Amino acid sequence: MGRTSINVYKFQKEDYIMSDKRNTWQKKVIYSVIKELKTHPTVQSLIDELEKRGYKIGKSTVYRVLSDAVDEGIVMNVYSGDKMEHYDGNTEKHYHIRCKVCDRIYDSELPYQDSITRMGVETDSGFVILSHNLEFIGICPNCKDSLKSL
Amino acid sequence: MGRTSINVYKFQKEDYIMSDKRNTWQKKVIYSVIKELKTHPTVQSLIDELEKRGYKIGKSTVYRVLSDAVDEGIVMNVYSGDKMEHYDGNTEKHYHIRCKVCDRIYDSELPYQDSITRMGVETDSGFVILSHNLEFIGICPNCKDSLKSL
DNA sequence: CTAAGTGCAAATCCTTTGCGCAATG
DNA sequence: CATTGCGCAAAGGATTTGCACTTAG
Repeated sequence: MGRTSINVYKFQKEDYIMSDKRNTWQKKVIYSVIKELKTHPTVQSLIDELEKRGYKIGKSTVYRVLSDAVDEGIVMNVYSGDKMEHYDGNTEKHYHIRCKVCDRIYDSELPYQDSITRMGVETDSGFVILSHNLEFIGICPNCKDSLKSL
Repeated sequence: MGRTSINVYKFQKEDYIMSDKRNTWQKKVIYSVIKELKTHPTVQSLIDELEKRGYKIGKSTVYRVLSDAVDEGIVMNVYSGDKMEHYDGNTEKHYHIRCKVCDRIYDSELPYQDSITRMGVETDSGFVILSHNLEFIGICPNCKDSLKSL
């Protein structure tokens, strides 16, 4: 098994939504790391991060654990400019900023605005609007700097 | 070649951004149909639509034509809940509503709000914010009706 | 004519699945 | 010790690419 020396995510009562789920070290480590990272990783970049930390977890396990975690509301999917699935351990409603240049996703400082959902009233169409996603597009500090030096 | 009897997209000056691009009937038909559709189709559903109209165009051609059209700003990519690439022939800034139930994408009636981009000022981080994407999540009239009858 | 574009089939990349083995509760 | 979960390798599905053929200009 992987290193045992890091502080691993402690399972919460809420995590036991399905009665017959088992509490494996792989799941603990994945939960722990995804909750800690602010980088909205893909499965592959999460695996790289896990290996960097000394954990070897099979790719299909990572896919399965994350997919279940999404179903249970423990993590969120994020869609990005690339075609890969990204994951966000922060399930609070919040916004992202995508860097046009490097396609990395960052968290926005702007708090969630319920008022925006209300802007979406569709008078004619009979649509029910429940929520919204807002993504800012910009250039991140890193890329801004590298552009300057061209 | 395909049927010639429909009103086919007329190439605009702006479409000839790259000097050495050729004006094939396949490109004309694809442009024409994607500009007409409000359904934000995937490549496959566009091909189905084309065949319904009597046009047989190879899948890789459709992929290539759309991908070039995105690069040239003639059509836009749209990301949806499914993992497939959707295309939007309307390149004006506008918002979408995604139906939670069927994952179809509709156009929102809400006009583009420049003010929202301005909400995204990142004081600390040194980010430059250029624009935003806003997507409403809701239930479309179709799905609302089918849910009622359960 | 001659390069760009097309269409097929093969290749690629991300993701999902089947299945024998391991480990939880 | 019964069953869930893991990891591997194979399958799947969307998109991309190589290449011989077609066609626009």
